[in-house]
Amino acid sequence: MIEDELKELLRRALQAAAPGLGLDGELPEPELFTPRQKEHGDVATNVALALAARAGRPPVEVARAIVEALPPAPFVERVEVAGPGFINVFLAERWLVDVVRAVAAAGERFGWAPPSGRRAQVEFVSANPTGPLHIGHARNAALGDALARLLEAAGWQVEREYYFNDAGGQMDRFGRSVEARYLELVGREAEVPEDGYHGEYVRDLARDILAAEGPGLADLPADERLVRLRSEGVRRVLAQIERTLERFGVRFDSFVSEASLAERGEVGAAVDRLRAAGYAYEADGAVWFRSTAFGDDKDRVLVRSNGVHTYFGADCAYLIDKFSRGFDRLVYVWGADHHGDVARLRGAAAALGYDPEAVEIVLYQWVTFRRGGEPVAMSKRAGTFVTLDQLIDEVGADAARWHLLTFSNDAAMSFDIDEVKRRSMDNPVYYVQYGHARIASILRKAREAGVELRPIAEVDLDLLAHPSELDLLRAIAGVPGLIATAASMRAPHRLTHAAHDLAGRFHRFYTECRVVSDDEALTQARLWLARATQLVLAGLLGLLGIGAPERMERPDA
RNA sequence: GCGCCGGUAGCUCAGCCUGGAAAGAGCGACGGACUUCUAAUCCGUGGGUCGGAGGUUCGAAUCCUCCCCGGCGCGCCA
Repeated sequence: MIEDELKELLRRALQAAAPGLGLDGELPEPELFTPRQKEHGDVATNVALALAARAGRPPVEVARAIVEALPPAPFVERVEVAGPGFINVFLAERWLVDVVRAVAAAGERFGWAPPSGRRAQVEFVSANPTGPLHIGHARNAALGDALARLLEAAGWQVEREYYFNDAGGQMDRFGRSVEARYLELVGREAEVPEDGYHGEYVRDLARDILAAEGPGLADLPADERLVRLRSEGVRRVLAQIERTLERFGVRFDSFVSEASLAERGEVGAAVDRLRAAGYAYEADGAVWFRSTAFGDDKDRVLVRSNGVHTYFGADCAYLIDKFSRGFDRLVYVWGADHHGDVARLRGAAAALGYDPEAVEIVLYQWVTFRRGGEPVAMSKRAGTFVTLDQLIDEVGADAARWHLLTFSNDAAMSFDIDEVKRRSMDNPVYYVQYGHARIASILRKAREAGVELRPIAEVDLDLLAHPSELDLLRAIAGVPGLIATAASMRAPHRLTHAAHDLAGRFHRFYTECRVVSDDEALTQARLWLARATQLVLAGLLGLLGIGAPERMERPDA
């Protein structure tokens, strides 16, 4: 809001200075930015540089003229013309200090935008329920969840959804695998199909089903038996997935089954609707979607020549289902290997009469998991894979999420399990969590010493003037902008970096400034600064789905 | 061949959307700081043709074009 006022002042100064500079016509909107170096002020503008050519004067002269015309304001300490013609504004420290009050009022939600009333759905993970989640799902889970949290902070009302395919060839193989293990357990001859699921977990599922349902399922007619065992298996796998996600800090609002869409006839309805819109046609016995009309490189099959719809066909029905629930924005979180499907999905939205802009696909590049530098080989069907549960057991949910949320979605990344675990001492996540715990400890110690945090209205925050204090304040003041930017860019990793930076500034402040001292007034101001930092750190970690501990034990080694 | 993503310090990566002042962080290396609120900390030093070449611009890691290298995708698979 200070920025808006400053912009208005600059606008007025520009207008006042324009005649003297020989400028007529439309004046540009002054763009503000935060200089990299704090010697360059708190806010700067390059408007003089942009106008120099038009004015036919050196940029520095233009800048001086604008500065001279700038009306005074209480929050402006001083204004400088610097470098090639930048106008650097130094804000009064009193203003900077106000952020402590703002944080005190907002708590961990400092920097959040007010509710916009707009609804977004984030659909993520959506792994087929043929087995436990494994490390291949980790980035999707971490990213989707952080994105959902971030959108909430940006004012969206968010629903998290998990879509699962419980029909199709893959599921048949899964069903037959469960069936085979079940039959084995009741003493019948059976074998897991070669292309089925051979992992030990399938045997566990069968054992569980046997314990709950008894041996009677073996005597059902073959078709019925398969369907029954498959659905019993799916139910258990999904429950297990939900438990794993819970441990990972992820909670879904809804689970949607592909089969249920088909059973309600929604897939057929979607195809009919596309046909009516003129975007579906028959060829070679199949029904095709004219995705080439929407930038795809070839048309796509909706219904195969054997009469069975494709996944894409179901996706169209699902799209209608999603839109019919009134979401303003549909966010899909996909691995980059699906980038080729983006055009057809958004095309389908357009063909169905929806705004394709409302369909947003967030892609992330692949993760190579390693142990001691060597890639971890995985095969789900052979049952050789590292589960997400194992990953959480080994490195912890916080460290795993932090690592997964450190990199830009667009960057392929490596996750060395041994390294993230072994290096836990200097893992950045602990650096940040320690910052939070350290503050908690200070507040605890202060209380033990009889120093209570006084109401902020009674505290003289203007006493905060040490460079490391101001650095901390500046970082806190940037958080609302950070959250807005990270959300609009769908880039949670910006929060990770900012949290690390903030923790660093706190550690520096801690080293240079004694919080609890004989100076009561200063102690109160610093306690509040520490408290505000703690709240903001907890808020940022919260958006990343990472815990903010009150205490951390010093490691021995 | 076409498409998407990457290429920035020894290593791992931010910064690029919306161009701006000496290009940042962590790790690693080297040298310092604990009688004081947790040293899981802090300070300092060294380290970069921002893949290459053109272009736009007063100004390019950032925008445009081409090229090189790497990853991924291009089924009536899931």
